[in-house]
Amino acid sequence: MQKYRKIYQDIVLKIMNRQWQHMLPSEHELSQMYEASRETIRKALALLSQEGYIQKVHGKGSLIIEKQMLDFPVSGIVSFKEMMHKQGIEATTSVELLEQVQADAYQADCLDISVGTSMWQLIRVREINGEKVILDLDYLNQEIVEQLPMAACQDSIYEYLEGQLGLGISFAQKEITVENPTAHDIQLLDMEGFSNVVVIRSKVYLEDARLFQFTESRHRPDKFRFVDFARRVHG
Amino acid sequence: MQKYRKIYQDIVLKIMNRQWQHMLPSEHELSQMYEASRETIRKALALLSQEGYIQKVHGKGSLIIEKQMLDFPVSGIVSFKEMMHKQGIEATTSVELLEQVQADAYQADCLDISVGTSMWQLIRVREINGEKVILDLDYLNQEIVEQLPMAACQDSIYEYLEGQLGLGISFAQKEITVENPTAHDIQLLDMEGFSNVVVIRSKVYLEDARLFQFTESRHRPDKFRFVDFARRVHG
DNA sequence: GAGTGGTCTAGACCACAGG
DNA sequence: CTGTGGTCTAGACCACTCT
Repeated sequence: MQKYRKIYQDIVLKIMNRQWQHMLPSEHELSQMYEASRETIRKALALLSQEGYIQKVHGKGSLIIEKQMLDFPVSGIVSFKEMMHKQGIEATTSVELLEQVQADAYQADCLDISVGTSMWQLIRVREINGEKVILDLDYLNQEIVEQLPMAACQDSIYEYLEGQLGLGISFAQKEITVENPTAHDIQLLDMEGFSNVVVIRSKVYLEDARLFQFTESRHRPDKFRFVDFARRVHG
Repeated sequence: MQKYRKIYQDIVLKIMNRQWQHMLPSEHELSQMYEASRETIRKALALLSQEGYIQKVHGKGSLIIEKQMLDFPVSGIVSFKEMMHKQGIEATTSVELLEQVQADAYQADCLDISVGTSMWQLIRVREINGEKVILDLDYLNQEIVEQLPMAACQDSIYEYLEGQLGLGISFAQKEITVENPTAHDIQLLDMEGFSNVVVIRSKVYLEDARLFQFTESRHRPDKFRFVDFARRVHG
């Protein structure tokens, strides 16, 4: 682990534990505390700022931002299992379909591959508190993910990809819209008369910038909440 | 303007103009081209990576990411006027209400102020292609924003705050949910039989970390689309 | 003026990719 | 092996805040 990451994690802990209440020590003090150069401290602080832990003020110091507790963050790239675990929510996943198919025109477009290329198609239903509220449709490039065991789909695909296959998941482009439910949604989800679904479509990339997954996640609207932290870009 | 920001902007231009197609020159070459140290180049590249323009690959170089065109990005902190201008969309804003009130319990909670403190209350309707599709409810802390002219509300509040008052807008915490329309929504928007609204609630902060604005932006679902770029956080 | 963060530099060493 | 990015350093100068 790099030095500035260790420092970052240690500072996060100290903020969480309220060891520092309103403000961090100065960069000069931190660089002495952690026996690191000021630039290294500043790398750690840049991370903290990016993640919304602190706000730096020129001439004053680094103010600690009170983070609101997050109920259902879709921000960032987090697997369903990781999210449920963080929130301490009881949830189960049932795999409706797992098969190897040749990409049709739409699927090929989603994964940036040629029509007819082999890919995995996966359909899963997420159940929270006994209600089926999320439908996940996944396509995975089989040139990158050769094997996809049923066990990984029921547990956590990302854990399998990162842990077993050693793939590094890096970034995603995602889009959120509100749409009418399809017959598929009505068949597989407990719609309870709701007349819309929230659809999150994501393209997920590896560290070498290869696109390996396309996901369409369809949520019953009452069970959807997205929380974000954003910084203003000037100029 | 700082050196690394100039370099960042110049590289963005070169990517947009397709002067560099798949990969950036190496950091060493860039540092010679721009007559800057490697660390300064790396600051510019860090910005590019953060904004989703490039993906750095150890030992190889910086790959250019094809950015999908954005239809309606709510990501980041962008004023309605800025967003419409970027997309080249015809839109008008009508101010339904602009008044100075004492905060009630709910409003005080939204703005982290005491009940009874003076604040601005603002209601605006956004019309796109002749349809009223967005309802914006704003509360602004009057201790920070003393005057709020009608002209600024019809044009762009952020332009007024940053340009006229010299306030620096820095970051926001936002939340997106899907809810049932209120009587207010039905009265002021062209709901066309849609049975849900998308609600974006934001707390917006200044560079000194003071909360100055709470916004509730209510969208007709067919006119809503959120596009995001996210990086995976490991550990 | 003293203390703070913001920027920039030149150089060093390491880890990874590819021929 | 060479070239690439990733990390870390020590020092310099500037701009801002507060007293």
